[in-house]
Amino acid sequence: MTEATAAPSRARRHDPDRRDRIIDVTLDVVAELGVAGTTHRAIARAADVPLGSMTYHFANMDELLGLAFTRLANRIADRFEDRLGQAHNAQQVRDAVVELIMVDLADSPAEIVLTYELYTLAARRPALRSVTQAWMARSRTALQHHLDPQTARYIDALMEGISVHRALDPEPMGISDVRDAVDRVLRTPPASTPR
Amino acid sequence: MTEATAAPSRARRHDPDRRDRIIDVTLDVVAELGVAGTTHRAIARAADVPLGSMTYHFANMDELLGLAFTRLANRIADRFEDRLGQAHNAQQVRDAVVELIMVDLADSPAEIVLTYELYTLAARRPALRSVTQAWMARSRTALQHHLDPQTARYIDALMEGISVHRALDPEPMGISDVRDAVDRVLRTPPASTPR
Amino acid sequence: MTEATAAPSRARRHDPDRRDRIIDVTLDVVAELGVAGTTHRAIARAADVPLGSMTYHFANMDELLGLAFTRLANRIADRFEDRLGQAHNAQQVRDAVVELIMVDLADSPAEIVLTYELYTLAARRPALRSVTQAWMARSRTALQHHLDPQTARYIDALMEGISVHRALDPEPMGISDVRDAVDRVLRTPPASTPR
Amino acid sequence: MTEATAAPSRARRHDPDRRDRIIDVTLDVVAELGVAGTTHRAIARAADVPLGSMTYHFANMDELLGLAFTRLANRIADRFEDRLGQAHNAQQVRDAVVELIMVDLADSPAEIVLTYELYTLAARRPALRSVTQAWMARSRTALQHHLDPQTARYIDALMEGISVHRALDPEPMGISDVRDAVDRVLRTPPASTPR
DNA sequence: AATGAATGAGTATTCATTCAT
DNA sequence: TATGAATGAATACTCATTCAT
Repeated sequence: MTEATAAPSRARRHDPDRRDRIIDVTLDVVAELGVAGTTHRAIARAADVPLGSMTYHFANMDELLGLAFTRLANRIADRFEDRLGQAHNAQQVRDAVVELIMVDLADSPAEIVLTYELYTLAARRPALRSVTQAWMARSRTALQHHLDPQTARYIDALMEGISVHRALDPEPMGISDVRDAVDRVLRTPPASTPR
Repeated sequence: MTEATAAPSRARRHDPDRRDRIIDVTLDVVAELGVAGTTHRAIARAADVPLGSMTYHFANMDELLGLAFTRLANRIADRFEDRLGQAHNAQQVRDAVVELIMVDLADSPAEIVLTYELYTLAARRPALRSVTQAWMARSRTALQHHLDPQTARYIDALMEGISVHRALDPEPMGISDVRDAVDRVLRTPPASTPR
Repeated sequence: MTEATAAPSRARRHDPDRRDRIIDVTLDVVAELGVAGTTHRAIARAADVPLGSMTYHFANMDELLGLAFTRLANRIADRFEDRLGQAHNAQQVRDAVVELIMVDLADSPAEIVLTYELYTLAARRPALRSVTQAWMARSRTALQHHLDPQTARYIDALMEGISVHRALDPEPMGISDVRDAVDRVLRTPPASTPR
Repeated sequence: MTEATAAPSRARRHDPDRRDRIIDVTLDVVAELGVAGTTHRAIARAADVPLGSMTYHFANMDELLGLAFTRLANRIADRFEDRLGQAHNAQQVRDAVVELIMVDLADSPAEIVLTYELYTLAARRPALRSVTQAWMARSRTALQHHLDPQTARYIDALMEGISVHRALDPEPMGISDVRDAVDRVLRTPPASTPR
């Protein structure tokens, strides 16, 4: 009876972590409809909360988008650090970079799109620019644990470029090409018996 | 006498390249306000044409954005081909690539932003995806006149990534770093007297 | 057929002086509901125009209220000047003042209320303060055609005060009292056989 | 020890005159934002009480406004009676009236504005009309301790009118003019050496 | 007794698009 | 052919009030 039988949308007075849930759902909605199509209504529907709840918890749309994108950036940066933190030699670093491109980003094309939504938005909202910059700083720091600063930057840029093109390209680059490109930037000599 | 010596804003009868002008102005407006902030009204005001003129010349906003972004992509691709077409040896190709990153894109940050806007929009409008793909194809073909297909792809991706990061980074990569990164992807051996 | 049989609210595409009508109706609505209760919706309903028409013609509520109150002030000032313009001796001036208090203002208690709505609003909207000041200037000028500046001011203030109290008072001042009060400010000696 | 030495804003258990304080603060808020801009939230913030406290202590906004305006009216009427109660001859009555106009009202322009707000509101809320009427009755009674009923009324109206115009006028009436106007209504003969 | 989260009805405003002129 | 007025659907946001805790 007190077992809280998952109330069905109506009458949801007590709902802690609602605020939290809304932030998560916001990312889903942005991924699906784009920032342009993201409205309080759409988010409220997706989060199953009344419309008034939106502006009760968040002063305005910008604040909510800022929180959501911060969460996105942190989530990606976390994975980035995880993956790189497990590498202990040059070979493993190379593989970690390749996997980050091929798996983590590519697997959820939604995330690449979200990334571009963020860049686009940040171009016009100074508040979001700190999000992109903090993110970039984290990525670069993680790379610098294994690479000299220059190389870290180049790899970072290459990852960005490959990811984007993989998303736009009808015939995206395969893993061996990615590995090859990364090796070049790392100045790893080409394998003696290539292919 | 009544021949109207360049009427000032009011009564602009006979305005043959109005349609054309609107398309150009659309890009300016998008650069300034983003796709999200771009409205018929804003464009009409910027182009100094009556509001009714907008839907008279273009069925709807999507068509207009499609035309505008096509023009943007072609403009950038033209410059890309120009610059690369003037290169006649490996050294010049390398320099052309570096200049494209440092000058052509970097000089008009508006264009970088427009590029984001295009990618973001294309993610959701299939009609625009052909624009990005045609553009990518042109770039890659231009590079393949000088480089093998793989290298062409890698360079293309690297250019993309560096450009984006240059736009986001408060301390953007300098020209020597860009040159170094490009050299690595081209497998050009490092200069004997480094730095 | 072309006789334009007074369309019944629906389909009213051609409607010149709609803008004008809305301004008039706004005063009616403010009189009925107060500025606080005046909404775009209420005005649109009263003027029989679609909601979108409101902000098409007026940038925002403030602009509309400003136009409406300007019209109110001018309307009252016109009557004021009219009435005083027809007076040609001291006696007639006295009577004109009394009539202005008793008839013009008192007859439409709505107007007194509107006046207070205006004062209240002007206290917080600098734009409206010029309306009240222009109005006051017109009234005073009209009085100065017959009276010295001091007396004009006193009469103006007395009219204001009596009007307000007449509106608030459950047993408002009668005409002979008003006449008496006006006479005192004009320093007209009391009639030898009073009452 | 846990006895909480004057907790700062948070956790304000035992706050006996909270209700009273809210009423006072309400007047401040109305003076600053107008009745239109006065919300439970704004008052709660200004009074440093939780939002829920508002409707806990007052059934609704109307009740609160009624209490606040009653307090305002009483405060002003108290001063009115005080000042007049100290007058013991015609000269002192005249001076008291002038001072009431020049000092008591003029010194706190907030109060004049609040007065407008009250009149405006009372025009539509019968409940408040008793407030204005009780106030008017007190003023008039105070004046009648010194003046005949008619004169009392005239003076009351004149005070009202001068006060309002002083608030609206960019070049408000000076004290000698006010004295002159009051003298006329009192039928005090002009001083033999005028000005 | 007191509170802060919750809610739904309401507000101004924006805008693509339609259409009579 | 070209336009500006017109419109209605949609948006962000506000807020008095309710209510579980």
